[in-house]
Amino acid sequence: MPELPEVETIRLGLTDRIIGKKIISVDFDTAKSFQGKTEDVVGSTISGVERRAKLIQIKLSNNNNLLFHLKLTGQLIVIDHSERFAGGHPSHDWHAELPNSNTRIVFELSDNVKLYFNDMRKFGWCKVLSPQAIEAIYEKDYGFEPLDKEFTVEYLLSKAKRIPNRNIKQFLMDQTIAAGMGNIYTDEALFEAGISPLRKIKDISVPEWQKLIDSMCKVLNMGLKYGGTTDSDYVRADGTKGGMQDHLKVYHQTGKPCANDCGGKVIRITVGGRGTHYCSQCQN
DNA sequence: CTCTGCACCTGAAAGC
DNA sequence: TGCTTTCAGGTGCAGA
Repeated sequence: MPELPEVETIRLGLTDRIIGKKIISVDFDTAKSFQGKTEDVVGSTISGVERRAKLIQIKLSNNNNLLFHLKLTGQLIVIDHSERFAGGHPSHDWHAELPNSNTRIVFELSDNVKLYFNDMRKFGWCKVLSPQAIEAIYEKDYGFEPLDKEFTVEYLLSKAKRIPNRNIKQFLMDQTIAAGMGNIYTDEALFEAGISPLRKIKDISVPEWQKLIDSMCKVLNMGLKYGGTTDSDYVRADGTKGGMQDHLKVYHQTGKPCANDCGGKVIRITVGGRGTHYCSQCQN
């Protein structure tokens, strides 16, 4: 599923295609996928598309919002007559006839445009929420994003203080600390910083914290520039595809020689239940 | 409070 | 080939 750069790529794709459209109808298959009342959104016009961390917020003219979390396999696909934009988990559904067995929600929009929420594993969701409810979620469950100017060494040290024995990988994956980071960009940032995913945060020096911030910004900005990571060979119907997968140095590179030419190899371990890729030679 | 591990779901890919 | 196991871009929560 998408991390910050992939979700931002979706936001950009949706922005040009659905803003100004009116929601004609909403159909969904499970209560888990669509949490809200369809009458709270039908008849309203889409006024904006925003992103924070890995969440997509579609703003409506009646002051309600559709908040999406795509989790691991969520996708948002817009079909405007013959033109199609697909983002999120890469799968054949980017091109498949829709709706299909993975379709959880169909939004019928004005001008014969359709927005599909597909999600194979059903972990993702769409909730109908007020601006205040969304603000409360951000306030409670999300910290700053690495690209925010407030994401400083002081900020990270304040978060680190109470959990000195946590390893850095899980620390950076914590959305209340580094919003928008996920498994790919965390592994890549740790490689860039030359720091082992297993390092306890109490053993990280101030210059290393700064290097971590710089590395996170570097890999996230690369992800944004390349339109995210598109594992496998999936290409969007509009001809574009994410390009970050060609620039990954450790994620899913198990067994390959270290990109730093240090003589080491990329190995895969499990940290906090997540596949973790790093060079045990030059990441310490 | 922190930490660990599993639960939530389904399918693709890798291993035997 | 075909069966079995592992893995998957993410949380959320019970129990220690």
